[in-house]
Amino acid sequence: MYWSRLFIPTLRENPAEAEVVSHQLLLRAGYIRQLAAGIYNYLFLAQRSLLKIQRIVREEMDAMGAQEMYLPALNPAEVWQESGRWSVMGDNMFRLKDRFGRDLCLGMTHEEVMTGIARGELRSYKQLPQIWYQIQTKFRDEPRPKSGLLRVRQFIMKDSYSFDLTPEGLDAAYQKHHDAYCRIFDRCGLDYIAVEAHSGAMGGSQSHEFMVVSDAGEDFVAIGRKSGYRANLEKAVSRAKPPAAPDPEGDLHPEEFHTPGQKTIEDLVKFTGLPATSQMKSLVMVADGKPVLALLRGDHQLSETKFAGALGASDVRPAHPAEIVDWMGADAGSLGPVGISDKLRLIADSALQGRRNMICGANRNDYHLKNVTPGEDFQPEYLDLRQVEDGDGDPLDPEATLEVRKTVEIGHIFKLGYKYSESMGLRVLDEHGQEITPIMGSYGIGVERILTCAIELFHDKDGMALPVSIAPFTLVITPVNYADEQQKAAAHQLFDAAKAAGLDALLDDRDERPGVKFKDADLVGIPYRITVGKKLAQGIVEVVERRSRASRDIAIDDAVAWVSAAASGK
RNA sequence: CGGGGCGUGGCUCAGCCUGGCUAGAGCGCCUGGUUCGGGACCAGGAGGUCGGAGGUUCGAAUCCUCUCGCCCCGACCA
Repeated sequence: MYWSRLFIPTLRENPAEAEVVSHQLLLRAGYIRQLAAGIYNYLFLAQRSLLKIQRIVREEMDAMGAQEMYLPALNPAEVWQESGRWSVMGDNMFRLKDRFGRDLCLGMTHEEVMTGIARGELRSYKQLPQIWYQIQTKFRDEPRPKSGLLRVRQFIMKDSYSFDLTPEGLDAAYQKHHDAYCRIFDRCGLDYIAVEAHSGAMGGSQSHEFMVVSDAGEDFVAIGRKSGYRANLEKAVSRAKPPAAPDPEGDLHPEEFHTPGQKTIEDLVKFTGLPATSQMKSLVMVADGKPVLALLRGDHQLSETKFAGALGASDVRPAHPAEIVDWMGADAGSLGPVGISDKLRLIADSALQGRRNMICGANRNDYHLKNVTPGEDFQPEYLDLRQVEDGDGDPLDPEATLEVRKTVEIGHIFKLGYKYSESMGLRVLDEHGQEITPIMGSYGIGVERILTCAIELFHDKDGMALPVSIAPFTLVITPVNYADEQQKAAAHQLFDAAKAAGLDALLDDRDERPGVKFKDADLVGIPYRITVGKKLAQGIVEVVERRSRASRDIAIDDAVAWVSAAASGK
């Protein structure tokens, strides 16, 4: 294609609304324009790149035997009411009414519709297993769209659904997806990790998220570099860092002391001169309506997900100030576990087990206790409650530590179990003529997020440095001066050769100064550039690799072959 | 939903506090010319309901009220 004929509206300056790098570059390089918050026009370059990504996804899904379908984005309420998610989804779902007042919504995902198809058509065990997928636009009424294409209200998702007779069958489908996802992300040139994830409201037994480490992300993941440990922070476990100061020896008894105005752990550290690890943090929580006192080491944070999971509670919240006074007899800031076990259930994070003579609130405003020993002065249940922190011990390797990193989720695979097949009444007959409920899995990939993460991962001050597999073009041919007849002829010769070699090539035939053309090529992120310039007289052109900036002089007749080889090697 | 910020040519922004001429700059765009290896130069030119509505005033981009939109932090996030 000829650059002069294309619509590639590059910007010299960063638009003010963009904060994260991928957002800035997508706008500057002319890939996207915003239509509304979380809703974007995908212009020519973005569409080209997204189509390449979708093609890779499609090839790998087809290779594993999955069948592509195309399903309605507009769904009747009934389907979602049947699974119960019409109400569960709340404000996250776009809803509308048709002219007769019937409720409709825009699909956020397609478990219901897929299960509906299966229920209507699958009759016999002989038809299973099945894996069905779609690559389509999904809608989600995000409370806060942000970061360009990272969190949006309309996006393209590949999602697939597996139907199996047995849990073993589901395991196989799950594994197939795991492997296919690795191939997809490898082919897209991403550095990613697969982590164990919390199944969340989807239910189900097992789940992995595919994550790209990036500061633009929103999810935290704990990573053990040596051991290979990988887990979503909601699920991650660790060995706590050792206390910063040894516990006082001896069989001491709790002793009240006056602590006027000392409310936070930080206050107490200063006031007592003892580190946060010697303090005990007391959090009054309400789990399914019942009061619970959660105890943590002073430097640790409560993981509400773990807390809810440990108690088997579905609704968890911090207590209101009035409830705290009512139950504890003091305000937050002077709370502790001693003498209140008849009123609240006491649970303590496992890092407190075996500790002695610590400091905690006295349940009397402006007083604290010292010499409090868990297991002696109060009897808690020990559970894993704390959020893993960067630098905590790796649970798989006593020598190693964990890193906690921000990540972007690009894929998620779930063992759904029987949730949808059961609630929607999907059954087939087994070989004995008995009705049996198939077991399901669901598997998603965020298509735009692959592009976004690639940009986050591969960019420099001049622009994107996209992997060949997903770049909108593989090669740009840049005559320094297109008005020069020799250069023009040579550029066209190269362009024809590139086309003949099957390369996705672009000819920058614009009447622009070379600097402009170089800057634009760098910004847009085309992996290879052939510059036709002053050395043409010697039959030489220059080949530049965008990612490394490496450039080399090559005889004009060899240039395309060189790029071809280099590009296919990536 | 709570907190903060911002809306002025296509883009980045100044002007607003302290109201007063035809509302400015840089970049981009158009025309002509000179240029041509990392976002050129000269000359000329087009382009703006100052987000919207209402109000105060002789007079509003500027002050007041309401409203819409966008961005960021938090809450939320199969």
